[in-house]
Amino acid sequence: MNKYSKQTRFLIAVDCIILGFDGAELKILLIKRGLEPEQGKWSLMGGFVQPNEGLDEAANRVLLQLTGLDKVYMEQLHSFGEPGRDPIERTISVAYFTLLDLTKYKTQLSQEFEAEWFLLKKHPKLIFDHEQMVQLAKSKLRYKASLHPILFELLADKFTLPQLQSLFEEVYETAFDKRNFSRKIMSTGLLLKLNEKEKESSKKGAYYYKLDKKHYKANFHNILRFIPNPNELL
Amino acid sequence: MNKYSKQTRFLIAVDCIILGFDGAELKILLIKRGLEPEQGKWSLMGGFVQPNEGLDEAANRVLLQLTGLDKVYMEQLHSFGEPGRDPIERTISVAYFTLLDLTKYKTQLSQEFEAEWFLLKKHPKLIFDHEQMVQLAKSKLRYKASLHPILFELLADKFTLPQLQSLFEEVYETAFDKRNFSRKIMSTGLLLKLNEKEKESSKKGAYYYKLDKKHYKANFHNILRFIPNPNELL
DNA sequence: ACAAAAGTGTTAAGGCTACACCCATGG
DNA sequence: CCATGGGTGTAGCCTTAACACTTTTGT
Repeated sequence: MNKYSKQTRFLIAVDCIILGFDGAELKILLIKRGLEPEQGKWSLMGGFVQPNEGLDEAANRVLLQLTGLDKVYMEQLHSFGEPGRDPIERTISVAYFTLLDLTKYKTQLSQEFEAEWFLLKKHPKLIFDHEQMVQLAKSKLRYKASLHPILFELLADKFTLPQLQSLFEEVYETAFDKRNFSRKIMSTGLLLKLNEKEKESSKKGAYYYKLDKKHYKANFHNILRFIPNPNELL
Repeated sequence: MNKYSKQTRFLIAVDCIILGFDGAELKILLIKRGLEPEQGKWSLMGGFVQPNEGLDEAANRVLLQLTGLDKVYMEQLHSFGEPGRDPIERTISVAYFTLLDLTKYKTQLSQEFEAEWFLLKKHPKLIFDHEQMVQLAKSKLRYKASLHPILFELLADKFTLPQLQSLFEEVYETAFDKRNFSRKIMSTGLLLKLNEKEKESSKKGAYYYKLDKKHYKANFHNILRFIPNPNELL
């Protein structure tokens, strides 16, 4: 059969907003762009979609190239297609966002791309419309984290309640009451208490917890209320 | 400057999931596909993105062509790019979904496309991955409507509480208690009571309400709780 | 023994659900 | 006058937010 012959074809890229938590701060992974235009400027990691790969597949490939990581949390965010967004040639970009535990993977970064982790709150200017993508990812993260247990994707397999709370506080740039916080978290039934304490950051030590994976997967899409007054914080 | 010369270009389409409410039932607008492959089969309305238009723009153009309507509620849903999704040539499709008041626009449909409104619950088989798009739109609609006043986009400027409740019941395929429903709706402060009754569907007549537009726009993104037990219904 | 962080309980207020009766009107 | 759908109130329960003291242990 014929192709749709009269139509114009476009480049399709995927761009990844890669966020990581190191136990204290939320960070974003950026690369120094290797091609013109804007060579040497900071940019999201991205790449062109290849003839035989799907969009999710392309995003996973790009992530793997950069971080050596596979099977981390990733979801499609939004597609950007303003005609002028890439000045060289019109490119439609499908943005993905990725959450990972930064403590584990810090050192595995590919040298090839001159990648660097920046504080999400204070990162360099980005090329094209990447800043808009990052803003959208931030607001989506806050929105989703207020309703679903998505932030666990940023933590190690075992973690303490204080660590979890710091993460929430970092994401929402605010402080929560630890009594209410722990009650709310525990009431979800998502956490299993381990018989082991983290003793680095305090004398008393804080119990480790891990996710109840089955419960987590089964209830991930349920609407919970992790955040006291979400509308003030989103 | 040079183009990104070694990369493959692809067709980009937009496909619109157009939902309407006629006061009683939720419907979806489908067209008989005009081109091969699958000519004559039912399909979402779509079209190829043109060289100088953005994605949103393309979606609006497609919607305008089909319905004569402009400025109705529309948002980007998701992009679909599996290599085999269109058997003729690889096409990435950006799906949009649209909500409109069906009572107003029923008759303005373009003849050119042989469009028809179907019950959302019971529509014909669709080509390609359009069924998947419709399913995603349905679940997104339920999700979003449980948290945001999005369903008002499906109603006329003035409407009665019973009409609004029917709409919610249609969307969630369940029944709600009218006392709790009206209390919840009214407590949002989104509605203004008019001094006028709808007398078609009852002897007593039901008061018309309209949206408080300012309040609506300002609070649209706030998280509300329209639905009693959303997790059972999503 | 003290400093530093972890862990835990209570109360009061507001929100939620379940539930049943009266109202207005057209026929 | 009665059938039909519209409109409203309350009581009990649960959830939430606000709030402060005790525990552990390394130094």
